[in-house]
Amino acid sequence: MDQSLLIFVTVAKMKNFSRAAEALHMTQPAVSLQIRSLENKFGVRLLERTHRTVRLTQAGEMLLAQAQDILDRYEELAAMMDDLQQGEVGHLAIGASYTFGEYVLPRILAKFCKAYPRVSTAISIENTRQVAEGILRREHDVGIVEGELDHPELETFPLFEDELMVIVPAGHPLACGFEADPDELAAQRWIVREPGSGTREAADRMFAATGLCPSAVMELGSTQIIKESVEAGLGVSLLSTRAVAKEVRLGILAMLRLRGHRIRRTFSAVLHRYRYHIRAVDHFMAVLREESGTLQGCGPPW
Amino acid sequence: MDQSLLIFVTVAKMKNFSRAAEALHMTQPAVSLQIRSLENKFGVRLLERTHRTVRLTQAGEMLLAQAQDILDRYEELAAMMDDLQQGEVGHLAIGASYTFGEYVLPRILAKFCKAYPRVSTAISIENTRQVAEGILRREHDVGIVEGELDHPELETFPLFEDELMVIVPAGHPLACGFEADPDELAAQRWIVREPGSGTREAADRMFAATGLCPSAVMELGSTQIIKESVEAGLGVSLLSTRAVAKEVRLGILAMLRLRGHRIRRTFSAVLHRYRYHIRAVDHFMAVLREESGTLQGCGPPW
DNA sequence: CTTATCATATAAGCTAATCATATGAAACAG
DNA sequence: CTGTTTCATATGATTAGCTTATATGATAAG
Repeated sequence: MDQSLLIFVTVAKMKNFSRAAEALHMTQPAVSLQIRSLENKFGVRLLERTHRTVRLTQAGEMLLAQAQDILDRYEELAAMMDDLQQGEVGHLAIGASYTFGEYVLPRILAKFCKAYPRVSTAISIENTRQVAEGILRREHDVGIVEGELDHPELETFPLFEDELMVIVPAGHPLACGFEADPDELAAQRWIVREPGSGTREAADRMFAATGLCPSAVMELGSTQIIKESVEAGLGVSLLSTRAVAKEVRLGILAMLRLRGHRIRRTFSAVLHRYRYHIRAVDHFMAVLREESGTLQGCGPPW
Repeated sequence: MDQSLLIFVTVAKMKNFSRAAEALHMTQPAVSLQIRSLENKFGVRLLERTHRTVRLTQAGEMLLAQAQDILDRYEELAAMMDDLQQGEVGHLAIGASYTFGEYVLPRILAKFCKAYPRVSTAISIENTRQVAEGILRREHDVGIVEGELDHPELETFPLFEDELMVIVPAGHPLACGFEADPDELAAQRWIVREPGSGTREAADRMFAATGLCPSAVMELGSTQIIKESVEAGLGVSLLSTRAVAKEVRLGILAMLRLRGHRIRRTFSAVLHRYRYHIRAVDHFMAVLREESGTLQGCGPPW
């Protein structure tokens, strides 16, 4: 901050060097020197020191207006930086995987936005791989993905577990039970997500683990489309229980475990390991962790 | 000026500490220190120093915008002060006596305004006494009065001489000659200005000097009204030759010398002796003096 | 006319901020 | 592995800015 302007403005307001000095917690000669150095710098008289009062010259009047303005902007700047330092303000670019972004994030985000209304947010819903790339490219401040990422520049923070189950339409022959045998499932038409998706990866792992080799596979790029398609009887799928909670409650879809298997994965927050992040990121992470606790036990309704 | 902001902005633009230092004619460590002190002051990282390039953090972006703005305002301020220092800009409150203000000042002012278009002016037309008071009260920067003022806080600069002559209407018996005898004038109805006016003072001095004691005297508060009144045959008056030049050329009024007398007075510029005055005042005084030379010889047309 | 009082200016010495020089450390490129 | 680039750190020097002490100047009071 430019001290001399503040000193000048104070003197101009108080019309008295000594009292201005007092207000500024300095001595009167220091004020005199500062004023004079300003006058010398601009080559203009700023104050007319007549006996017992100080009067502004025309130059002084002009300087006062401008100096006030500049000092106000310093105030503003300091407030801005302080807010930012406290994480009360800023912009958070969040990259989230489909399942988390569409079915979990909204409620977490609502909490965060309520607590930090002056932090603006931008959500990108992408698959796991894209989120990781976005963070490495510094397009996102935080990411949330399924599973852990193994990259030296990325740091992952496991949040909570998610279970995936086989989804079938309400009237389906398998819909009556809680579990299904692999060979029962092999005969189904399968619907899966695109490669790069965490949900797809989970499906692939399940197929590999059980030796399942479904005859018919359809690939769709969004969880919502898959749900609608399963409802419409186009096939069965493996989805996060969180993604189909509503449909199950409504009796539109049913979910089954694969006998002898529990297909689980962990949602993790991801940060760039070396990049400086603003304080608001810490606050967001705190809200994430806090909400993870309440979501921990969320599983199938039985 | 706040050096650290300038340094930050330079680094932010160049994205390189060393080159910024070069541009600012300082060494690289000095730049590093300044940036760090800014970061400490705000408690926020401003620049991410990755190898071979410098990237702005969010705080840095915000600071950059605000700092740019503040620096621009400093520029503006410096330019303003410089203009003022050079007398190119400012405001000039001019107090002028009636005769000078109405009949001489306009052309001088035109010259001045052409030379210094960014200096604004305010003209107060008052009588000599009021001009002096206005300057003492610091309401005027410059005054122009008739005669010299004797006040310790006022400094007068004689400009040029002015002659006053007796004004009669065109058809008047005295209008045929160039001179008039005091006793011829004593019989006339006289019109004079109000007390406090330099023109009135000149008339009073003439009456005293010649022993003239006019029987009928009318007092009017403006030269223009007096001219119109003389034209209308209401009486005769004593006015500056400059105030009636047009009317004489048109043959509407005639002017006469009082035999054996030349009634002269000097127009003077007046400044407050102790008050600081802006540079534009000097320029105005220069124009005044310059124009005074060309006006010096202006007298009656014979 | 002298003295007291108030307000700013000046002088001298000290402190602390700021700078430059020299050097170190990290990250690449060849 | 070595040279180069670039920022960080350490240290001594410079200087700007502050304080204390005192002067000056203008008015008010005795």
